[in-house]
Amino acid sequence: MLARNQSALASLPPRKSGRLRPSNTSTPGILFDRMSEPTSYPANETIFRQGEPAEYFYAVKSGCVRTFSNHNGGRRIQAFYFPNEYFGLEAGEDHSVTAETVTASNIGLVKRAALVSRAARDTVAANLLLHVTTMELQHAQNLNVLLLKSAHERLVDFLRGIQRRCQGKDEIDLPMPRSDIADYLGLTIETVSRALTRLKNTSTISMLTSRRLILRSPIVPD
Amino acid sequence: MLARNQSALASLPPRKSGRLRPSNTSTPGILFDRMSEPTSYPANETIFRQGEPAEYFYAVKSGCVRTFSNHNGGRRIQAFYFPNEYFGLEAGEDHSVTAETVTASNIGLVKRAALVSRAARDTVAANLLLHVTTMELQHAQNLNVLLLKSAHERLVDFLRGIQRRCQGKDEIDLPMPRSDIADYLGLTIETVSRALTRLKNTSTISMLTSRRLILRSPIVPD
DNA sequence: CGACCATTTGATATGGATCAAGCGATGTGG
DNA sequence: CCACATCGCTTGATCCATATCAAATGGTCG
Repeated sequence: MLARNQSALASLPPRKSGRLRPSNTSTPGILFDRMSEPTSYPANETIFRQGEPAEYFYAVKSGCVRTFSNHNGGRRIQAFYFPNEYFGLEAGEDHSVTAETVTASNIGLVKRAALVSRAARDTVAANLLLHVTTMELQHAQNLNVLLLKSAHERLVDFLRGIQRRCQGKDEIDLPMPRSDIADYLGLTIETVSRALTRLKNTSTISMLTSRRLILRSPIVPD
Repeated sequence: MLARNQSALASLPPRKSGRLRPSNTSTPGILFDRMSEPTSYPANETIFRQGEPAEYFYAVKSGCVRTFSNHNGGRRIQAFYFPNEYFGLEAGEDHSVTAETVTASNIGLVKRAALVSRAARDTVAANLLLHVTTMELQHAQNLNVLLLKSAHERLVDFLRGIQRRCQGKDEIDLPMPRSDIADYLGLTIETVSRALTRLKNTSTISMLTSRRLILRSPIVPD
């Protein structure tokens, strides 16, 4: 790990250097909309670490974030977060995962304590908490389903998910390296690579570069 | 499936025939405590079906319940529920899984609509919703971790989980058949059986019967 | 240009699935 | 009460998808 000044940057409160983006709100944007401008992070920067107190709750404004935990000799990527998605909310006091940017990103923050105390009185804030937790639950359940499938199916599901959550266009951009995809799907980078070349050979996808793909819709299962 | 009168029984509202149990409450028992007496179900009885409107929210008072969805030619068991655990809460309007008793069970119910409408005003009810959703999230995340492990490790984790959630004693009772364990752990019954005999051969467990085990603590990983 | 990193490709090993059969317990009908 | 079917579980033999080990290729940056 090429730690620059990550630990300093991960400490709170983070520096403000981002440009204000006119946040195209999805459901519970309320709290973030009236927030201060988002913070900008370079690629591969630690946002918070597993075990640190969860003082903030985060919204991706641009870029891509991964959360992961270090297993026993292996990294398990729990989720990727794209613009208009939320992360860093914990049931307990501390972060159960580490969060890093994948690419350079703008990240909005709210103080967790403010949100939690508001939720004790305010049903709007309470609903936001419930909504975000429900989204996390659905994601975890989808991942459970995915992990029971073959490598080929996992890849297809993964690419479909990226496509849906990003532009929705046929041409997609994978912001993360193969190793991230492998750690997320519970595979090795070799298997990910082979599954991709197989999709390429069957004309299911085209590869402009290793990170830019065109999905020939509909992706044929197996 | 030896359907007796399951569809009739699954329809709402369910018959009352249980005895009142003095519910030894865990955290959010409030709503269930002031409820009517629990309903008793025989073993392998459908409580609700995937796709049905989610009119009730349930608490296991005694026995054991499984929830599952029918995949593509395979059944995926999402969770087992033991006494003092809650199930049947859905983010949407309909049940996303089917729930069945594993053994004869007593089940408490509350009307979902009452709970949800109360949550809109009442932060106590809102917190119950959040708490239960958070428990479900943690369960789903634990399952994600589990599914990345070897068959042997999955079995060990599973047995430990049963032990922790039931009596906490060394001798445990598996209420479910091997096929349920296999469907939950993403394995085949043969692999489950082999993993168990291996644990037996290494004296990690003793088998009184195929359903009653003694865990020699601590269970040695691999 | 050369070092480094990400990706691909090839050869082999292996854990778990699949196919098949046997075994013990439980229940049912003759 | 016994013969037999059924069901849940175990055990064995073989196959296959994916991991592992190894090496080549390509891209980026100093």
